[in-house]
Formats: sequence, C-alpha cells, structure tokens
Amino acid sequence: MSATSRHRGIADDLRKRITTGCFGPGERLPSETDLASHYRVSTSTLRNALALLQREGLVEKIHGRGNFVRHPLRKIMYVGGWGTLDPWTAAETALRVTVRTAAVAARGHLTSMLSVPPDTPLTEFTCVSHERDAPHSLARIYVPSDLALPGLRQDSDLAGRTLTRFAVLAPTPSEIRETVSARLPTPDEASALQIHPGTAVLAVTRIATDNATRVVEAALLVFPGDRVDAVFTTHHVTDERPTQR
Amino acid sequence: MSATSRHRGIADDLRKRITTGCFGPGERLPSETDLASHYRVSTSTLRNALALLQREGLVEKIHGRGNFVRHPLRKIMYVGGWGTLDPWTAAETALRVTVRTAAVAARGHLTSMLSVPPDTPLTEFTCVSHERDAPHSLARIYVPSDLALPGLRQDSDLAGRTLTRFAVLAPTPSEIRETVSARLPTPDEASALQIHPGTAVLAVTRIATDNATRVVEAALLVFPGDRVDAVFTTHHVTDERPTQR
DNA sequence: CAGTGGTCTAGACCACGCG
DNA sequence: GCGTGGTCTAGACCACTGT
Repeated sequence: MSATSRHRGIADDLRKRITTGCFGPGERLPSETDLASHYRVSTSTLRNALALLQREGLVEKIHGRGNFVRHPLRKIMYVGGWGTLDPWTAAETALRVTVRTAAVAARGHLTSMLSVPPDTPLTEFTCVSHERDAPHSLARIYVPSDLALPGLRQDSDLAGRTLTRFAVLAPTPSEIRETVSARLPTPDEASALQIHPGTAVLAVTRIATDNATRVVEAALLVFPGDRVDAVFTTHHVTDERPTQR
Repeated sequence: MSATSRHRGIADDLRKRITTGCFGPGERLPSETDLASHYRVSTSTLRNALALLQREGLVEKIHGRGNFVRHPLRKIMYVGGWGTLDPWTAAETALRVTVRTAAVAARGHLTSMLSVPPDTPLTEFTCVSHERDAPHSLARIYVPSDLALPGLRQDSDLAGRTLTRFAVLAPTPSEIRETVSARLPTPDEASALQIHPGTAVLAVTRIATDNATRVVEAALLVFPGDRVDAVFTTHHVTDERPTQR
C-alpha cells in the first residue's frame, strides 16, 4: 500500500490527516514512539517520514516537546529596487527590528563588494526583524563610515517600514544591484532565524552605488524561504538601458 | 574529539580532506561501508555525515555507484527585468534549450496570474535548458494564444541568449514583475533538474504586462539554487515611481 | 555476478523541556 | 523525574550499476 518506500507512505497518510484538519494548526502530533507503533514501523522509519513533512513546512519538530503542525504561513514581501512602499507592507503591524551597530575594517569580501581598499573604516549594521516572535529577516549592512547616518546610534528598536528597507544612508544611490540566491542556511543563520537546517533561505546581496559609481552600501540579507518572497518590478522607460557591470 | 555529534565530526574531517585536495573533483570516495569501518561508526552514522556534505553541495551520491566529489560549480546568472545581455552570458557556450509547445486552457492559478477569464486559450512553452548535460533551468511560460509568436512551433532546439531570456512575445511589455522565492524542489522538479531533493531551488514567477495593463506573459521559472543566482539592477531615473499592485 | 547505496529494524543511550 | 526528540549501533534485506 506504500508508494515506493514505507516512510513515504506514512508521510502521505500523515499529510492527508493534517491537511484534512484531523490535526489542526499548532496542534501536537502523537509522540514518535506512539506513531511508530501505530504504523508498525521502527522509530527511525517514522522519523524519516516526519522529516519529509518537515521539509514541506507542514510539521515543526521541537526537541523535548514534540512534533507540531505548523501554522499556515503568510508570506512577507521583500521589495527590490527602491522598495516603493506598498499598502500591504504599510498595513503590517507588530514588527520589531533590532539593530546593532559596530565599527569594522574592510576585509576580504567586503573590500571587493564595496570597492574600497583594505582596512577602510566601515559601519556595520546587524539587523534582525521579528514578527510576533518569529524572526523573518537577518541583515548585515556595511556602509563606509563617512557616509553613515549619525541618526542610528547604538542598539535601538525600530518599527514600520524599516523592516524590508534598510537604507540608512545620506546620499541617495543611483543604482541598486541585487543578487538573489537560494540555498540552505548556515548553522548560524538557522539559529538566528529559528528555522531548521534543511529549510531553504533566500539570500539577497544588495549593492548600492551613487552617481560617481561609488559603493555607498553593501547589504547581506537572509530570509527564511518559507516566509519571504522577493519582488522586483521593472518598467520600460522609453529606451533606458541599465548598464551591466 | 567530535564537535557536537559523531557524524558532524566525521563530516568536518571529510570536508577538510576534500577541500584540501585529498579527494579531487569528480573523484569517488571510498564506499560507505569502508568509510564507516575507517571511522569506527555504523553505516547510518556515516550516512548522516555524508548527508551534511551533500547539502553543502560538496558531495553527490549516485545509487549503485558511490559518493563523488562534486565539481566546483560555476554560477550562472538569471538577469531580471529586461535582462540586458551582459558579456558574461554572451560568451557562454555549450547551451541547449529544448522547448515544447502546447495549447492549454486557463485554469486555476493561471487565470489569476494572467488576469484572464477561465478557459481562455493559452500557449504553454515548457523549456529545459542544459549546459553540458547538467540542466540549469526549468521554465513553464504561458502566453495568451493570440499573442504567441508563430515563430516557435513544435519541439525545437535553441541556443544562445534564450537561456535566461524567454521572452517569446510580439508586443514589448511595459512592466515586468518578478517574484523570487527559495524553497525545496518538488519531486518532479528534482528529477527534471537532476538535483537531489534537499537542495534549494530558486523559483521565479515573472509576469509581464503591456501598456494597457494586459498580462502578455506569465512565466514560472525554477533554477537549482547552487548553480543559478538572479540579478536585478535598478536605476534611479529622476523620480520614476514604479507602481505597486 | 559483485559492489554500491537505500531502506529498515529493534533496540540503547543522551539531551532537552517541563512540571 | 518523566516524556519528548536526537544520536547511534549492528545488523538485515532491497534496489541500482557495472561487468
């Protein structure tokens, strides 16, 4: 009766039971030993089945507590380019962004990203934004220190539209270049975003340059893939030709 | 001597041995039983270790043949917006894009994506692009049939810049809206892209509209996350304000 | 066919969360 | 302390790939 392997069949059954409301969102599933004996399989086989549902985002395992049906997730939008504030984001509430500021010296990747000589003084902003306890973004932003706004000082809390727009610079950039990639989180990112390794993250590297092609900001953004999409809107203005590096 | 758990320590050791060139790219690792006895662990523990390296993209398992060190991957760029042809892409060679054309009727998601009434005749383009046997994109593109170019007929092969640009329409759109998300592949996608489930994919939904806000193309693109990045370049033209839906 | 990875078992012991 | 998931073992058998 199983599809191809035992654990897949069990996963299919559990998935049906979850999606048909037999187990509601937030509810705890029976313990793995109970489920294993119910399906007449060993615990490892049952754990393989649960691993599938976990990767699908249907189930969340919490060590010492149990397996829980995940709440249906509302997707949040990261708006690319100049991030024109959309009503959706504006209406968003219950957001908290914690920012930590530090002075660092350009090293390694940072020098090439910012096109600055090594040891150039930079200001680093480390941001984690939460929405109701669940983190939904992790950002490290680097700005040449002479361009950093003095407004944002030490650790502080922000709210509102800053969640997806982290432009913290004085001169408006003329070009924004965003590189988006999908990958699995590093252990650090997984714990910071409170996601399990094995769930994909959306990584955005944003580099903003001013009119004189000076890099005024480099941002490394990481979002949990199951909660955040990135949106880019491009208009065809007459025959404007964006230059490629 | 292990970091936190046995299999992590083994993964660390193998990772070091791979990155230091002890095992070269494309080379086969010792069999799992051999490695298990070498590290004095059970096979399942060793398989857990290999699973870590697999998720990192360092190792590829092939059933019946062995575990192989993956070749370092050159990243390919998906260029957002109007995809200004960059020298990098132009110089790219050895590409093959297979296209399959079909006539379908708008249903479900398609009707809302294309903003057309149900059962509107659509032309579906299914594209798989390869680079030296390795697929690197999977695309399903939907165009209202009255807009589809008659140039592309039945199954055909293309090459060149079509790889990341699938614009197959007559009227030039005035707005392109691209939604990017990171997730794990569906079983279908995993087999089509020849990637293992558990490796992230970059999914791009691209909707192009003409001046009259008519949707002229909806594209569902899927890329293996370890091979493809998406790039979006935005310019600040005076005070152009892209509208958000 | 021999050798490989894939699945599964029936346990054992450890680490975590909570009362 | 108790129940939970996390890790691990020492096997067995199945499925795939090559010769």
